[in-house]
Amino acid sequence: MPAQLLRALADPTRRAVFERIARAEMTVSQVRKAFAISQPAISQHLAALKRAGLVRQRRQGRFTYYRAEPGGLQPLMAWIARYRAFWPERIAELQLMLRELEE
Amino acid sequence: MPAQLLRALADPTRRAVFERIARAEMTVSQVRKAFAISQPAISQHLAALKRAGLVRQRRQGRFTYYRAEPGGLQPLMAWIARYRAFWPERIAELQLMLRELEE
DNA sequence: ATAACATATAAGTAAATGCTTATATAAAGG
DNA sequence: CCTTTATATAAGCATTTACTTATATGTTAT
Repeated sequence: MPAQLLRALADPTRRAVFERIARAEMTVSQVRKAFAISQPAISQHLAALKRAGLVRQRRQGRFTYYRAEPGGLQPLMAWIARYRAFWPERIAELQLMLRELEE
Repeated sequence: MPAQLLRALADPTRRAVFERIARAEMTVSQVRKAFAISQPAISQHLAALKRAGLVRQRRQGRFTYYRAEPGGLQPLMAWIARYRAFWPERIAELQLMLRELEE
């Protein structure tokens, strides 16, 4: 039941914030530079992502470093997986992806 | 970029509607019985699911049968998969799930 | 034909949401 | 100290959203 998770990911800006800090740990100000919205807006998005378990935060002096916690996507992955039985033709594809990753 | 998809899934009621018709094809009225909301509300949820590619509809006389299209989840699956590189400890788990399915 | 039924669409509304500006909190530097 | 910098929180606002009731559309049955 990934309720809060899906709501967190539903907003495009918030999703973009997540994608950004997934590439590299960043401070709030650094995230802000990538977007055309105010610092509070960024902080609010980060708070929402944190509540959803998608983000971790680390305080260092007056800076707060945020990094993505992709493991927070796991409940969503599991939810989707419940439907994999209905689309067997996709499974080969998925397995292929996994195999590629292993190399 | 599963924008419409994630917005469609973000609402708990709509997600429950999807889950319901994933179990079996149903008419609008049959879906309605499972929820404490009006028929128009159900129709609106179904329309949203359809726009997201999560649902198919088949007209038969005055009935409209809806069934889930779990393949519509694929873009979301693919989006999540982009982050699998960051959580290698989950992969074994996922592979296990897939193997179980094969049996 | 007309009534009953199944669904969709329209219009209105209350609540949620994503932003803003203003302010609080806290750390660092002069 | 006092100012600057980094972030969070508060309050307000406009838009979106998930519902409602009312109505339109289309189909079956009498």
